[in-house]
Amino acid sequence: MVQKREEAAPKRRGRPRAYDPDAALQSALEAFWSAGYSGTSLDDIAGATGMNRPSLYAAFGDKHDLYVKALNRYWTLGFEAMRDALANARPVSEEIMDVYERALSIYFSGDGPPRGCFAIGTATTEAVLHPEIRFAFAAGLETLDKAFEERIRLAQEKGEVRQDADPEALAMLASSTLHTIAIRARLGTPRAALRRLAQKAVGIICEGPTKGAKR
Amino acid sequence: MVQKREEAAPKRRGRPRAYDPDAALQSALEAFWSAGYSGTSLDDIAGATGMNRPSLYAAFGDKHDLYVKALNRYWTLGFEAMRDALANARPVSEEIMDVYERALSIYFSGDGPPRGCFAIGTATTEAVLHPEIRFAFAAGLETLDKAFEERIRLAQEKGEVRQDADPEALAMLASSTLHTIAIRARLGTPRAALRRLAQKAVGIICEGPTKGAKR
DNA sequence: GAATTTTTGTACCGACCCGCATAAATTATT
DNA sequence: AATAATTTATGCGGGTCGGTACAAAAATTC
Repeated sequence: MVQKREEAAPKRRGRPRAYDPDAALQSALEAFWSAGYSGTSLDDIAGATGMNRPSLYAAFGDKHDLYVKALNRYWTLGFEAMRDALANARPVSEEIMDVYERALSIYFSGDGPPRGCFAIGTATTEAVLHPEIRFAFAAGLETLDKAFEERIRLAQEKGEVRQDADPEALAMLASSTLHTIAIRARLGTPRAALRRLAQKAVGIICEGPTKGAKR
Repeated sequence: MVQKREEAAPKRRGRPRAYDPDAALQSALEAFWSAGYSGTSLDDIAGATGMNRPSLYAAFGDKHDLYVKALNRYWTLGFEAMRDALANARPVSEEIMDVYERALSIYFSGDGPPRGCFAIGTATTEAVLHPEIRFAFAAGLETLDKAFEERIRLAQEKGEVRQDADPEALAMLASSTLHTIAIRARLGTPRAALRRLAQKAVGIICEGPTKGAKR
């Protein structure tokens, strides 16, 4: 563990805060996840976090700031999951499938109905009118694209993927599969069906459409 | 032309309406397209259509009804474009690419910044809390899936697609490509880049990843 | 213990929201 | 011309929204 620079005894001066900022941000994220940015009121978030509006404002800024922070948190967690799955320690097909399995765990998390991907499910709508959200979203997508592409390139060097295939094209295929799963999960498609969809995509990426038919 | 059963002289009784219902619904759709369902007020829609709120209510019902009608209109227009593109009169690769070109024309329509797909860009958010929107959305996606699959099956019979390929898997690939384009268009990815992405996907669908690399 | 600092909780503000009640306007029918 | 039918237009009313002012609470420092 890195030296925890301050936490042991910072001796903050005033009244201690009654919430954990990290847990509160996660709760806010969960609130936005179901109803989206415009559909979630600050009262909803106050209820979800247990904080009141002035504390929310002091901790995270206004509603827009809070949403952007939640979005960045979501991406960060997603990047970590992606990095862990694509560690280049197992066969590509297995690792890419692991990405989809982890994604499904996220998309089907929570108590209520499946909410799919937080970014695709809520940030897509806001992207047109809010440049900050648009840029954060686009940057996140590109990071995932690059991660897929890099991993596929390594696999190609090891002979797991055909030499004459285009890694960028296969990476786009991998990303688009993730996107369609993200959307369909929010529309109620059963998890098992999405898993089969992912398996077929992995088959095409790693073997070409020929072998994909054996199902 | 079919006999216009009533339009010539229906002789409606009261004050004639000052708007064209079809054009008004399209204007409402455009208004929702940028800001989403929750982010668009009825005043915004009144401004876009030139109608006032009571007239809107009389014509389309409440806000939720209006949005669902706009969504159904969008899907209907999309189905027609899909049907025209996949007429089974040209090579598959050409027809599928035509689907993407038509989609891009829709995603980049309007005066302001690109808005991507109306359904994916706005209905995805509402799908969790509004079952009616969720069902309409899911039904639309499935219709597109089936259209792709049927066309690919025909191509396979003609020998344009490998006999051992899985049409359902290739259709999913075609749909997921459409979805990723829909998302990326709303995030600001240039139209030319999305066209290249589509071409690569078509290459994989119709030839396998091998030939896709010639780029 | 008094002063200082920080957070909490209540409550308020103006703005906006959606739906509708009601009256004016415009047409066909009698 | 009078009546009926339908749409338009104004505006109200209850509710919610996001942001903040202000005082009470809870900790440290002097």
